[in-house]
Amino acid sequence: MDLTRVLYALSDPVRLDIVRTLADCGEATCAQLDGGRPKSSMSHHFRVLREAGIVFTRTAGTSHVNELRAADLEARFPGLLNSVLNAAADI
Amino acid sequence: MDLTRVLYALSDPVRLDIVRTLADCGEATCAQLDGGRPKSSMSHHFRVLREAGIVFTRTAGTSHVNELRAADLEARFPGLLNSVLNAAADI
DNA sequence: TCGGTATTTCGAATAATATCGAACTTTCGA
DNA sequence: TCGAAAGTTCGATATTATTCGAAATACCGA
Repeated sequence: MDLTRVLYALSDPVRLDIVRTLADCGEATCAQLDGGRPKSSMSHHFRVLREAGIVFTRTAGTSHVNELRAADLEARFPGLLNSVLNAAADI
Repeated sequence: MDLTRVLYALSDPVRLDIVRTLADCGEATCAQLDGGRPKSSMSHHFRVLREAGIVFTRTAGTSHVNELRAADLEARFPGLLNSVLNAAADI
């Protein structure tokens, strides 16, 4: 996990929204998280989040269920995710 | 101050290094912060940091002295800067 | 006021990113 | 086994960033 990569992944409104929703819901499929956006666009954003180590995706049938790697993030970058989530709540 | 903009500004290694150095030094001129990089490149990075609201630049003679807007950041995004600085220290 | 120092702005080349349609893969139900 | 559903990958395009040299600006000291 690289800090600049994590920060970059979080610096996009679509991805930040995904992260915020996951923090609320616990987990969600890709389809539940697209805001009407094309699947290929969402797939790109999920990949960026996965490669940054921010989300974990597990396959469940034909769906892919995403969850936030909150504990891993907290261990690696203490306080970072929470400060981003709290900040995001204001906006 | 916009969260995605702040995160984006911090997601670059050169800029993160500037921020970390400023957090240590308190303040520094542009020349003190270039790591041998061209001035025009540094000027670009300072502008990104300024426009994100992360640093404040004041003119002192021919030098421009930069300081971290730590208090403003803390007020707007509590905990964010510290978590980034602590994380950066590990890397 | 002339020259030097510090930094910004401009311009152009290169590289990354975002976006989205179309085609592909996998999985499951009928 | 056929087809629909859910995502991914591919490919193209458009936008945006990074980089850096060169020229411009601002300030001060001699």
